[in-house]
Amino acid sequence: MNTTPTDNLNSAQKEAVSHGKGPMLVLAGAGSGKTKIITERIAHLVGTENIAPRNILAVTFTNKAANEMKGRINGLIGNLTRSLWIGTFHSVCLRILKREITNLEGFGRDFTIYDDGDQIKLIKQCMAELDISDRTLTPRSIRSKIDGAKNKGLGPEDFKADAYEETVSKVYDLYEKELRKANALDFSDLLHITVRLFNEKPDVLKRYQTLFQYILVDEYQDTNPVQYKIVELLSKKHKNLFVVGDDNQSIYGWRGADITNILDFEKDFPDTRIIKLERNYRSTKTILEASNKLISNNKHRHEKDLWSENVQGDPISYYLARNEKDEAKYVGAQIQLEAAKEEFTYKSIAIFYRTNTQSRQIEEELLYRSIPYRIVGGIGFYQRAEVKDVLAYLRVIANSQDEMSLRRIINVPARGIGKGTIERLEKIAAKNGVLLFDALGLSARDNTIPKGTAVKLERFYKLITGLISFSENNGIGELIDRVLQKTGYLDILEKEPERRENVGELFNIAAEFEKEGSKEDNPERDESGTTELNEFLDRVSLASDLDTYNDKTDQVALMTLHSAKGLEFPVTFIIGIEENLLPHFNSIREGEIEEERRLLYVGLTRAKEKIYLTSSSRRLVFGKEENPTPSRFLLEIPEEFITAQVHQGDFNRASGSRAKKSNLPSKAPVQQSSSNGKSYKAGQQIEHKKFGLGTIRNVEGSGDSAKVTVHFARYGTKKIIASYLEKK
DNA sequence: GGGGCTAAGCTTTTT
DNA sequence: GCTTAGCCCC
Repeated sequence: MNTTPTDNLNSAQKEAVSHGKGPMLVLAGAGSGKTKIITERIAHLVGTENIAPRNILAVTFTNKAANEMKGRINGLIGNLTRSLWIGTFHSVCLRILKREITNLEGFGRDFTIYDDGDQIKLIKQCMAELDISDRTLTPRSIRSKIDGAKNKGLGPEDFKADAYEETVSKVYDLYEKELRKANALDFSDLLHITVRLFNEKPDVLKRYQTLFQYILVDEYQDTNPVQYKIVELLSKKHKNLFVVGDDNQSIYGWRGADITNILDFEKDFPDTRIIKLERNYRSTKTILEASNKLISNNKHRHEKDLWSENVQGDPISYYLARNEKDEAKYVGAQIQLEAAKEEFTYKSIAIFYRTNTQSRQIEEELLYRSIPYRIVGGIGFYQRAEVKDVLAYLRVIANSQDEMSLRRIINVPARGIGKGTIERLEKIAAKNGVLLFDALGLSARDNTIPKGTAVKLERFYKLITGLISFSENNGIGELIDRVLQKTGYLDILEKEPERRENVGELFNIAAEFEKEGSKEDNPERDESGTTELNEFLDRVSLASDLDTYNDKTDQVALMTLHSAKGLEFPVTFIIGIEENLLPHFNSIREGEIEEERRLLYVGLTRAKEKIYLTSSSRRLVFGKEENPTPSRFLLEIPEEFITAQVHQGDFNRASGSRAKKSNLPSKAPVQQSSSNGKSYKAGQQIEHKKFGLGTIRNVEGSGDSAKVTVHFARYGTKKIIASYLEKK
């Protein structure tokens, strides 16, 4: 424990790790040892400065990062790690709220956490109740308004500028009331209510200010205003705030992240020391130089240039595919080539894309070639209907106020309680001033309910209350078993093996959780007085598919560029480098090109040795054929770092997806034959003095006088005489 | 009340 | 092209 682990650090890293008191901003470029800095610093604080682990708070961006960090720190300081506060903003706030939320009026301790889906459903319900059927106001758009407001600490009363805002305000207001009634918090509430707690209860704030002597924040560039507020409040007493980030990797602006948090850090926190980590240990020189050039097109950033002493490495490969199928084929073929090499295995390879839908074609191809793969993120395990159903039962058992979950399961499996009956139940609840769940118990004595239906309701009510008492004396695994049997859900699963497997997996997760909980005495549960079931549901609510990703099994990893942040792979593919996809259509429209550029930057800098980029000349968007052009970002990567290969062949013929080698920046394809060595074919990359790089769509005639239809990345489609074109 | 069909909307990214 | 929500018929 007393080992000084600074031997393997460079001087800038050492300076950061052993920084004393006061605020510090570490601008850590990609691959510069960011995680290492934080883990070593925590070990340093505990081991050398003798700070008690419980007085250290470390905030990460994902649960996975938190777990990884715990693992690494554990290797340095052993089981002292257990009492550190490490987690995402959401999980740390949850932990605080579990202990303290009862200090706020109207909040109960065993609250349920509503995820995105629950949120949308509740908003819809509120809109229906308020009779809002405006086409321009979708539940989604209202959700983003509400989330945005909570991220900035605004309430319903802050929307009154115009009629539109008035409507948002009404929905927001009712939505909040419904949440309180259900004893539920949404994702944003976890942060928002924590700030409210700190503002309204100074003594509570003071306790945590005193507790957290040292605060460390990873991925600081992606913090939003509430998160900033939390950090600001908590660090006010000791002022030992240590943040690490890279403004070039800020990619969560759409979720309210404010890049000025990192750009203005030294203004916000006086006497800040700044350290730049610019030496990259991950990538080849080629990859770094290409990435540097790309990102230098952004205006809003700290000046920072990564350098490396690694080898120059291979050029980046670019392939222009004929269509998505061809793109996938190319990726599959290259993976087989790479994986055949001695130095690489499947797990050293990753495929990144901008949108989740892009994984489909790739999946098909990998299946066809029997290449093992794993999709990280996307429609996750916890999103599956059967998993949500079982969890909804558990949630109702843990918190019978949770109306959203009750509505979900009241007729699953079908037990004759339909829409009409639920409406009558609502009336009973309103009339008696009780919750929907309690109305179930009153239904037998209510004359608005037909006798037969009342029996069904009574039976369901008894079922749940029976399960509630069962849960008091039994573990979660047993409870899940019991739920499946007593509710008849097992019969649904009988016929669907895939669903059965998923529920089985949930059972395993519960068993694992119980084992973990019993292994160590659990101080947290005692302090907050929560139950094991509640704790399990909390954990599950914050869990994401990304967390379970590990690189132990030999599989190719598929994920979005967003999910790729923080990871590294020897070989990476980034597909769909096209206008309207990367940069994405919506971002172009909203003028958020810089964030899109950072997204590609994140993707490029994940690679250690080899990068493959692809774009396609055809793509199905919403089931319609589009002819995308290569991304403008491609032109920002200097030609010297790229070897391009363009699919050659008839665009209209389905077969024969042969590809010929060519050099995008320099040489003409060898195979071409023409009087002057200049013949053109659809699909080819060319360059025009004024319009820049483009792709040939169509050729009429031959030789220099041919009329060529070209699609340019920046100027759209033009018809041009061949002699004005340069073959690339 | 339940099940099956059609139409509309959808996809940016996630704690 | 795929999924969900709402409608209609049994």
